[in-house]
Amino acid sequence: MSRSPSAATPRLSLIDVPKSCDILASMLREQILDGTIPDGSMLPAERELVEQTGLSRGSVREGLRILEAEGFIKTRSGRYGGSMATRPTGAMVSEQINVFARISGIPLTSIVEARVALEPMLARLAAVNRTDDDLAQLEAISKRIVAASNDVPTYLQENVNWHCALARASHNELLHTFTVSIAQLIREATSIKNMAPLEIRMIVIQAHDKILQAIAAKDPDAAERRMLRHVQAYAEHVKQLMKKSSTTTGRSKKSA
Amino acid sequence: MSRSPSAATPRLSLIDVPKSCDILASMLREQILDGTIPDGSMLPAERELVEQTGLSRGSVREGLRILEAEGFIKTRSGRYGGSMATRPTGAMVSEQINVFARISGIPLTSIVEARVALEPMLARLAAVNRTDDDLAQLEAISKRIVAASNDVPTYLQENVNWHCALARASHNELLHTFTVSIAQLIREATSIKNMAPLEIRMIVIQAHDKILQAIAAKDPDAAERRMLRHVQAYAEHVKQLMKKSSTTTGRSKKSA
DNA sequence: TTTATTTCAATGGTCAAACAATTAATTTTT
DNA sequence: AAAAATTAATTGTTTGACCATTGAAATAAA
Repeated sequence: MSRSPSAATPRLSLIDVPKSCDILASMLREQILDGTIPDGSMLPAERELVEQTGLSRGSVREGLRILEAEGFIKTRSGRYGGSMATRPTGAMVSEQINVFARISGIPLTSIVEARVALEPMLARLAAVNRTDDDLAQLEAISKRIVAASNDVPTYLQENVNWHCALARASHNELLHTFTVSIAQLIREATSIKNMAPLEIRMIVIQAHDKILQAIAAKDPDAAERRMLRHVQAYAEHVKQLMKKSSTTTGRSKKSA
Repeated sequence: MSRSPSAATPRLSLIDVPKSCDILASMLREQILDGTIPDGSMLPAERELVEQTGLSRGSVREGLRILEAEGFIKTRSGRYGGSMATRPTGAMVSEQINVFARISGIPLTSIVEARVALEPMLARLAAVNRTDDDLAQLEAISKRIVAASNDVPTYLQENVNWHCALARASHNELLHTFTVSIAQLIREATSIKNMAPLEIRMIVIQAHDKILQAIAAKDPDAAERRMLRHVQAYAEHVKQLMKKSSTTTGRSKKSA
């Protein structure tokens, strides 16, 4: 075949040829997103999708596995089973952020920077939006943190729980999702080394207490200010530790 | 069968029976995450996985589709094709955050709150970490925003680009990922209504200019302060507009 | 030698048909 | 009334075959 020599350079982007299962997944995803298939409703049975689409059952099932991995459906066996439309959950998003951060080797300093940015706003919002139940939960966790102040793993986990509960109290689901992943990432990164000596743990407990008082009093300015001090102090602490041994959250290289 | 009546309540969590493809996906995912299968390397061929696992090819393929949807592999046809281990990208995470926010009906006010929390830190970090190239890109986008100040759709898109470029200049990949989704979400929510009248557009252009000056001068305090003012003013603007017609990013109900 | 063309083989993509496993409603038995 | 067996619809899984894609290698042409 001969190309016409006078033709201008044909500016085309790369074409990603979709598989049949990709197309099916896209079509169903769209219908779930735009509400044609409402949340909680059942999709057609596999064999019905085979009929409707003209694809083989194998291709249909591959498409369903894609949607399931994306959190758009949940499939169950048995009579009256099938694929139900679901919404991707915040927990899924948090988990994916978490995996992304670990696999990309995002340094701990960057994660701490994100915390410094987010948590003061969280404290402010919690002071405004908290319910009595939110407050009660935060106080319960605070008590558990005190009780576990000599059991580092439990202390760290309850610390994560505290920050997540605070995020819940902010009643901002987006910030909550971010915070869940950040709190977990920081715990994972800090539980490797001994980054939480008793002295620090005591300071943290005091800071939490002050912040909680402001939230209880529904004083957003004080809550934000105290949280900012708290997370900045923690960031400084981390920065000091990093100077001695530079490491990332990813593969620890030559940890002496 | 009879249960022993004296037995204590058998406290068990719900058991999610995994399919064979789920198990395969989990095993391969783990090997990719822990580096046994390095990024960029090829997985065994499908038929080889069939041999190794004893599963059918259909099940193996379903497992591979799960991993592909999660961003852990990329599969190509043809001889010397196969499944290559890849890393989930920040763009994928941003997209998932975006979908989650839209489908969960996160209100615009919450998204704006997240922006108010994140962007001042972004400006601060950019002032410290920016390269000359980062600055040049930001200035180029600023020029395009000015040029498009009467073309609202282009203006809004370039605005997204500006905030994303700023996030890139911060050299914090985690915050960048968050920001990409937030910038897109705000554009989607604001481009429906006419939320950016000429007056606002001009104020935004001026604010960007001031912020950029601080970043050019590597003055983190000024950059953070000016950005805070900018996003707070924007938040106030949005709040005013929401009072008149309360709407979420999700399904707009009875938009008059 | 250099360049175009053809061939080839490994790999994913798709299909078809069958049977197993699961599960909740229904029916039967106790 | 309660327990057990039956039933039918649905997903789970396997097998085997063939098609489509792709890039290296062999071949032919210049």
